[in-house]
Amino acid sequence: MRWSKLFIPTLRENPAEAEVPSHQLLLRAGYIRQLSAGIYNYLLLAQRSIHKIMQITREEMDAIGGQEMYLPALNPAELWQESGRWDVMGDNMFRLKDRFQRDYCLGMTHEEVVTYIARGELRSYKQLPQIWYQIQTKFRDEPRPKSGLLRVRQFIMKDSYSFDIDPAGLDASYQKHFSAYCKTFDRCGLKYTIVEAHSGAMGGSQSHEFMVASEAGEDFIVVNPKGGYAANLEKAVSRPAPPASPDPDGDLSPEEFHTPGQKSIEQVSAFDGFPAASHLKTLVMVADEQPVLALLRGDHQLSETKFAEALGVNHFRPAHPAEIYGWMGAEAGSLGPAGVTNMRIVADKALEGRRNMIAGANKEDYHLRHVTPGEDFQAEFYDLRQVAAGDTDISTGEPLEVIKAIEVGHIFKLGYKYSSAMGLRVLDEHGKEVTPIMGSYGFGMERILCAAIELYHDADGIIMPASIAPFHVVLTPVNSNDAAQREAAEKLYGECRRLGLDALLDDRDERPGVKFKDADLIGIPLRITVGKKLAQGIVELAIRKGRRLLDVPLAEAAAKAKQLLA
RNA sequence: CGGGGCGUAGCGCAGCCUGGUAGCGCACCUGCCUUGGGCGCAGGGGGUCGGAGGUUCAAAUCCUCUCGCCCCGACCA
Repeated sequence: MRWSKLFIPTLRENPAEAEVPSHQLLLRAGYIRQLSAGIYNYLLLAQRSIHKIMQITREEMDAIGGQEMYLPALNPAELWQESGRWDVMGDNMFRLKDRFQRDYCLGMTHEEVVTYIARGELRSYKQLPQIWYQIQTKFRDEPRPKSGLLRVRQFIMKDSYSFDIDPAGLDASYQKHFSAYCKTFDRCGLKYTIVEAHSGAMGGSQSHEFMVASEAGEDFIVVNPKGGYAANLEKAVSRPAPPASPDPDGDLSPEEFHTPGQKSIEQVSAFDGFPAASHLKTLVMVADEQPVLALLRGDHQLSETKFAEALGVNHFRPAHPAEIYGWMGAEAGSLGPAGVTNMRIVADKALEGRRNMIAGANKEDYHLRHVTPGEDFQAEFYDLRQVAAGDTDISTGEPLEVIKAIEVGHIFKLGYKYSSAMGLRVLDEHGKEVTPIMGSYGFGMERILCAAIELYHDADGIIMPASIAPFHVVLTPVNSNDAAQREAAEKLYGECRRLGLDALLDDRDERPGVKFKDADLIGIPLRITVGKKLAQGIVELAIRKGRRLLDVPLAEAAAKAKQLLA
């Protein structure tokens, strides 16, 4: 394509609203423009990159027997009421009414739709397994769209669904997706970590996320850098670092001491001279309308996911100050478990075996020393603690790291949630009716694009992996008034295209600096500069990644470019 | 939904506190010039100051309401 005819609105300056690198660069490089919060126009460059990601996706999905479909974004409410998600999804789902006041929604995913199709048509185990996929626009009314294309309200997702006759079949479908995802992300040039994940509101058992380490990410993952363990922070387990100082020995009884104005663990710890780990953190939660006391070591954080899982509840919240006072007789800051009998008490396992700790006295401005779990209060012990840097691997004892990451893909075993709720049955080989088991696997096109940019950029712009770059190579005549340079660039352009490269001819009447800056900014992997060395039959091949320069004979330049891109 | 910030030319911003001519840089248009890293000179076009209401002789500026966007948190397949 000829640059002079294209709409590539690059910006010299960073738009003020953009914070993360991928957002700044997508705007500056003219890939996207915003329409509304979390809603973007994908201009030529973004569209071309996304098409390439889609193509790779199709190839890898087709390779595992996936069948591409196109399903409606506009869904009738009944479908979602059947699965129960009409209510579960709450405000995250875009809802609308048609002219007859019937309820509809814009699909967030398509479990309901594929299950609807399946139950109407699948009759026999002989038709299984099936893997159906779609690459389509999905809608989520995010409470806070942010970070450019990373968290948006409308996005393009590849979603696939598997139907198998039994769990062994699901294992196979899951494994196929696992490897197809690896191939897809590899081909898109991403560096990623696969972590065990929490399956969340989707239900189901096994689940993995594909995470790209990035400061722009919104998830935290726990990894053993030596390899092996990797998990989403929500689900990660670890051996906690030992308490900073040993517990006092002896069978001591709780003893009040005055702590005027000392509320937080940090304050109390500074006041009494014992490290945070020698204190008990006492949180009052309300889980399914019931008060629950959650206890942690002073330097630990509550994992909300683990807490909900341990209690088997869906909804919980911190108690309001008035509730706390009513139940505990004291305000947050002076709370402790000793003497509490009017609510369930759950304690993190790191507290098992500890002795003579410091806790609030449930009396303003007083704490208790020598509080011992199991003696001075009874509790149910669960893993409730969020893993922290400094903890160690449960199996190897090696130190773990907590890393911020972008979730680019998620696969999970759904189980029977939808097939069962929506009445999908087939006959097995004995003529008996059975419910197929399902899997669900998704990733977002935009997330891959963003993750690539987050991973690969420098002060000059994007360094796009060749496989998903909007163009492979740009032909840049240095002096647009020089007919020989123009002609040579034109000739190279034709040759590159004949070799199957996505070539861009920078035929704009611009100064060389402008052309170079733009090419760098939008991240074209290769640039062939036709300049003064043309007199010697030489052109220059500039490799965006690593900024290498090669002088090559004009006649060989296109072939060399193709070779470099392979 | 809680907290914070910002809406002035296409982009980045100043002006607002202390009311009185709407400004700067980049971009854009014309001409000349220049051609290996956002070149130079000259001329030029472009603004409901987010919107509504109010105070005032007079509002970008003060007051009230409202809409939008961004950031932090909550939330999140």
